[in-house]
Amino acid sequence: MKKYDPSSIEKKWQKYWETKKLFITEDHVEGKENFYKLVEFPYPSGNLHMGHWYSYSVPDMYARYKKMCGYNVLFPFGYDAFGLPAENAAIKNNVQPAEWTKKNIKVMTKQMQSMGAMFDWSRMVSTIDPDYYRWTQWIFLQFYKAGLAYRAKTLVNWCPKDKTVLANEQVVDGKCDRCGSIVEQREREQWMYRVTKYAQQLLDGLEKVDWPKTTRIAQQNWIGRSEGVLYQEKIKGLGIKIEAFDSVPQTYMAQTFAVIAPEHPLVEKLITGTEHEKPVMDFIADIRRKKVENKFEYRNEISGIFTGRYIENPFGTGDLPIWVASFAIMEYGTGIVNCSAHDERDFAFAKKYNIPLRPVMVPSNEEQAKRILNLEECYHHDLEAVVLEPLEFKGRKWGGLREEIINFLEQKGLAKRRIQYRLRDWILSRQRYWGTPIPMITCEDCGYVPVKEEDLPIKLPKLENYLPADDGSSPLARAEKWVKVKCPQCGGAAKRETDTMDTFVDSSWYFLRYTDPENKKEFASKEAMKKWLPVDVYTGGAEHNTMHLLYSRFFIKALHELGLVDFDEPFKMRRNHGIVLGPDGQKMSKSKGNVIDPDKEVAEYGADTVRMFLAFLGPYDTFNGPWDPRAINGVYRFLSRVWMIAQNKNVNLKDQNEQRLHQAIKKVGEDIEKLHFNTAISELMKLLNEREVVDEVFLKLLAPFAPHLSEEIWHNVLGKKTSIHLESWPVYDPALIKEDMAMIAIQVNGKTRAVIQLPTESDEQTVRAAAEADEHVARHLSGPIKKVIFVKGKLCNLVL
RNA sequence: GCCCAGGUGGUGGAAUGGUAUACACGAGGGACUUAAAAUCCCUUGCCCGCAAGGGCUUGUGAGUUCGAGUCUCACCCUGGGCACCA
Repeated sequence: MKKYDPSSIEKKWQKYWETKKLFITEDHVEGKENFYKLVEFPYPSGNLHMGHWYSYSVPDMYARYKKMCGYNVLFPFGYDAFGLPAENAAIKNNVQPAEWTKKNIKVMTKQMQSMGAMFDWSRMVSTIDPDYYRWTQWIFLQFYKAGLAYRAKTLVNWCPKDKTVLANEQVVDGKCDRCGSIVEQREREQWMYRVTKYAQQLLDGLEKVDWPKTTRIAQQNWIGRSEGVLYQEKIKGLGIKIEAFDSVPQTYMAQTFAVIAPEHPLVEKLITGTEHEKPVMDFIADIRRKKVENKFEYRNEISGIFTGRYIENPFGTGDLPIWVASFAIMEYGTGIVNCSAHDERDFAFAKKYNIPLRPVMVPSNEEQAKRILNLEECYHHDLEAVVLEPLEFKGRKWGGLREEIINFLEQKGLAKRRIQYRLRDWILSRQRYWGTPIPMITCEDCGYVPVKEEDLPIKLPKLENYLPADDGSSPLARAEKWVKVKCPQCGGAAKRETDTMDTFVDSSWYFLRYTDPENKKEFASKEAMKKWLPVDVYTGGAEHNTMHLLYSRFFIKALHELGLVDFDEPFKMRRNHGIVLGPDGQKMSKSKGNVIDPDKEVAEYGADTVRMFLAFLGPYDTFNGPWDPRAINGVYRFLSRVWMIAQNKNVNLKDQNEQRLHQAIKKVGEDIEKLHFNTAISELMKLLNEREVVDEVFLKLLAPFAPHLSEEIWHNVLGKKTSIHLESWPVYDPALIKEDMAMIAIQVNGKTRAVIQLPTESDEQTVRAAAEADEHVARHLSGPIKKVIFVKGKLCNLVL
């Protein structure tokens, strides 16, 4: 008898599926509902690692299952191919980034196809294809026209190694999330996307999607909604009106000073021509220097300097001196804050500089109240604390007062209600070569002018030297011919924008393109989008919680508002997958030498075993553990047994246990729906052990997991002429599943003392009688039975 | 500091409030073999016991319940997110 030899089987069927165009997806199939299963497209690094296998081969099981369930399934693949690594690798190997990337795409596509997933390769999308990035540019223009793309000068995160700007989301612990360099702050003019316009919608939308709680909460935190007030104030002697945000207005009467951010443009107006000018400017320069060098630590830095100016008596308790303070943040609220004795930072600051404080809230504990009134402690969080001022609220408890106080302040004209978000706009300019060119032109006379839509795509020019420039200018500035253009507006001399886009822009809409990848007139036709979108299930890594997933949602909100898509959330259901670590429990990396090469594993065990083993490791959405090189044998043994039993032609036997089979159909299907592939596979293992039968139904249940092996047996043992992957998922008979006999646990005082087999429908009397007759039970019945808990078909608990 | 998620055998893990440890790996023993691999069979949470049997066990401690891995509270630990955001 032939041994199970996946290498001879798998290639054959992959070819068969390809020639039969089995997985080419039509937009519409009569009588079938469409289903869009999306996986995150990879960066074409040139080599397929185990993470790719985990990301793609396991969701493939889900896609195949859905297809068998009668859906017309779209399961596309593509490449997120712009980005830094291509430049670095190209420099190293002395080739053009385009060449390097295209070669990688070829190699990786071959490797991907060896996986045997049901990707529709005819719909492949690549972000570096001018037919793709033409639409990335087109969308930019629409956003520009709608005021959603704008230019602004800000302090930006600057990576000194990659020599480019980073988005806030790309800075982790003050370091570049790609290369780990300490990020500096630089002032630059950049193109921005107005994400903040959708802050509330991005928050609201989270309520109606089926996403992991962790992701939803991460986004909520990132958006950071805060309710409060804006105080309406005046600067004494200058007549300048200002506003200050406060999310805890209940303690407004305690406010005795104000702080302003060092970067605030108003500072200059406050101090110019006064004795404070020099010391304040010195202070600000010092802070800035620390920030640029990234030596500024908010935690340890409590410093400030008086500006000599005051906010004019806002609450009838006197003027508030204005200090420039290290902890004041320019980017949040108005950059000016009223400070009080009931905030930890404010309190520490006032103590350091001997600024007077006036507590207006005390707890019921007298000792503590004393400490607060003596300014020995800052008191804040106890909802039971009692308010002393304003007098209208004297004696009231602090908790629950917020709304009343806000209304009170509004009536007095002191403040306006305000909702503040922490979310910042998205800086999309990058000073790098290998990215989508930003389709803008600068004209000396007209300023920034958008490229005409008919001139798209603005193709990335070939550059001999595409290295980043030391001065931070974009490499594209060197493409002089390319840069020089006529102004689309006045026809005068003008220059192209030489920055390229953050690659997250490319990946914010790729799932739209899959629905209509060849379209030359639109990024995707409305009809195609209507058929497929929004995405039904999206799986990917948790690292995208606040980046890719938020950016994509922003794109859809904006496109929706512009009437370009008719849905406002891109992904109905999202599941993050876990991580497969190296055998040593560490993240796989070449330097640690703990990398498991999937190609090697496939050569040894076959693709079916590798994908099934990955799925068997644990629940797909929570697994986070090591690859156990020994354990893969278990799955291989299982598939070998399937093969052996099939070869024995033990396939047409009348199955003596129809019931067991139907239970398995139910269990396997339900588990796949939950992405609990591990328990689905264990059910198949049990089923095989119990029945030792490989028949049609068993093969269909196995098909999503081991598509090659099941196809082989389907044809060459069962003699079928068409693919098993065109078959329908078996349907179980609910009536058949019910067990006639049940193992009933007999407990005495809640401890199981015996298990008795009885008809499932047995009533309490019957079970109790059987229980009391059992010697193991009787031994523990030392007294009269006071109470009996009876659960039909399950349990009988005798309570003494 | 705040907010999530999690903590079950030697390992990955399984359990609608109802027989904890399914399935798999590993380990031990046996069969086959000149031998090994492969395969097959048996054992395998811990403790006492020759056995029958009994006791203990889901991070720790309490609670609710006839009954808790599952619910509640407090604490410890691990992983993740946010963080002078006023």
